[in-house]
Amino acid sequence: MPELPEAEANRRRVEDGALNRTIEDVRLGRDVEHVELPSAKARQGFAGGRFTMTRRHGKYIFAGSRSGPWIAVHLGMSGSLRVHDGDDTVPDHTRLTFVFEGERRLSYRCPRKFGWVRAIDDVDAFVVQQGLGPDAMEIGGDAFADTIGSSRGAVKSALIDQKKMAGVGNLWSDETLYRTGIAPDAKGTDLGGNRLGDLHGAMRDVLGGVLDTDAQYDALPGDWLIHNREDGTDCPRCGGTIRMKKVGGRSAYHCPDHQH
DNA sequence: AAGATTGTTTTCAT
DNA sequence: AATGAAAACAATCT
Repeated sequence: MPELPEAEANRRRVEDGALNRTIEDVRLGRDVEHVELPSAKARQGFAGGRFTMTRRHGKYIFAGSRSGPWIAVHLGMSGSLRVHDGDDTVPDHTRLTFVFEGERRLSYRCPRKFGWVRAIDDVDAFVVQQGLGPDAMEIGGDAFADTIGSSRGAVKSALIDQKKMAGVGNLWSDETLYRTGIAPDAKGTDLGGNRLGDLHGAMRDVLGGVLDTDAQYDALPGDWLIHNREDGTDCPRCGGTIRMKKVGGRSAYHCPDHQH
């Protein structure tokens, strides 16, 4: 489930394999009728140019250049960007492919079609237009405490709200709360400065930890909630029992024995 | 076969 | 009035 760390892992693949190569063609993949992708005209606008830089804000990935158009990519729940060469097999569920000079390609794949790719001119304007809050890895402790601590609803819902702060989704909000010992349905306004500080630190540790593995979950420590997201499982932290409950319409896995 | 996942939109409530 | 909760929606896979 692509959240900030997964988006960042995808951005790195683009950064490492798809920059500074002339774009020869931008091709649609299969079963594309329900996927939002750049128009033929917009696709044509990339031909002859190059991607020279990438950016990321929250769960959104961008690639472009100083003068040309950019792509804005949202991975939805199952999308990914892959770099491959022309003689490699085309990845499954490829919806859009940038063909570079030589054999190199960049493919956007999206099995469940919840994601999209748009052509945009200005990343900063796009971020504003989407109403995104500050990136979760960039937001400072004070701003974090202000935003989350003033939220009257469930703290989990606040963490996930992309308008308050961009990048955290269901998985890593649970992991952050689990580590901090705060219940997902605790009210933001009930958290004191200390707990908000702890929460901010835990969020950074969780997101940073996943980033360090390039979002390879197997490489994460065994006592993380990610490996124990099942109702009734023993809690590896305190010996309690992991439970699932709906919070803000989402599945919140947590340990009621050590999260209050 | 129902449930899970994403964000958006709409409706209702505090 | 404004914030937020909850539900519906989209598509597909397990």
